[in-house]
Amino acid sequence: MKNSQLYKGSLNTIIMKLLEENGKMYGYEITQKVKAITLGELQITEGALYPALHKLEAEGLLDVEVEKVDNRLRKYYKLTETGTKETVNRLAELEDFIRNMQSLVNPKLDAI
Amino acid sequence: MKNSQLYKGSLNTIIMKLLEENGKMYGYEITQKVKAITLGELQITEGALYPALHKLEAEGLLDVEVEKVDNRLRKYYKLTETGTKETVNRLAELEDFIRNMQSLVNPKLDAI
DNA sequence: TATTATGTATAAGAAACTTATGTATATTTG
DNA sequence: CAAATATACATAAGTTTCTTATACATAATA
Repeated sequence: MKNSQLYKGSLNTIIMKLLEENGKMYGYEITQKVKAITLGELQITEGALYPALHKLEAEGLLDVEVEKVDNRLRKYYKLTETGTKETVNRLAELEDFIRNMQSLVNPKLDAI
Repeated sequence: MKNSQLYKGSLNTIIMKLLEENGKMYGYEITQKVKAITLGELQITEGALYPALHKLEAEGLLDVEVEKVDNRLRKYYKLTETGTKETVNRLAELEDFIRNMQSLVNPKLDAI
């Protein structure tokens, strides 16, 4: 992967935000969406994605629903009620994180 | 720690940026500086900081210089020439990362 | 006198990821 | 038409980064 170490820890937030926005999505769709939005810069690997989805489901933040499309399996994920509430917190954390990183890296822009 | 998972992977970049800005710093000073800049939100633990400094030194990105101040030991770190060049890359990566995360999380602000 | 602040260090374990591999169907290209 | 690519999911082994706990030592404060 050409992704830098910086993305480590942000995958769960990305998944939850995309599900909040799109209602329901399946794994492969998430990888393609992220790739498109970041113009190819962030490529989520299956080895990272599927365990992350399974964990979010086990934590009660996602629900899964299996569909068969074109004779191929799809597992659609969507946020549970708890997951929807938690997404608000995660996005707030992300905003704090970005703000703090900008303060650290670009202190002169604080006033903007 | 109350730091969210999001900071994972960003410590090296933070250290290098602070050293680029301040010339030389010692470990404890870095923790205090980060705490001050982020208004207490990001607290770097010794268990994360010292191994990170040692690794950056081993990679040839930092030089170390020991001083004794008030009968207490201080290890001042500064960027090597290689480290200074690499800092430019790391900061560019961070900017890309922040931009991509904002695209993912706040797609409607893309035009701003 | 005991706690807090200053200052560095490491070791055990957890968490998130990379890399590699496996399975299967559909579509496109040479 | 055969081979490669795209679609779709999954896991296992290993790496990296971090947390948590502990250790040592001096200075300042309560």
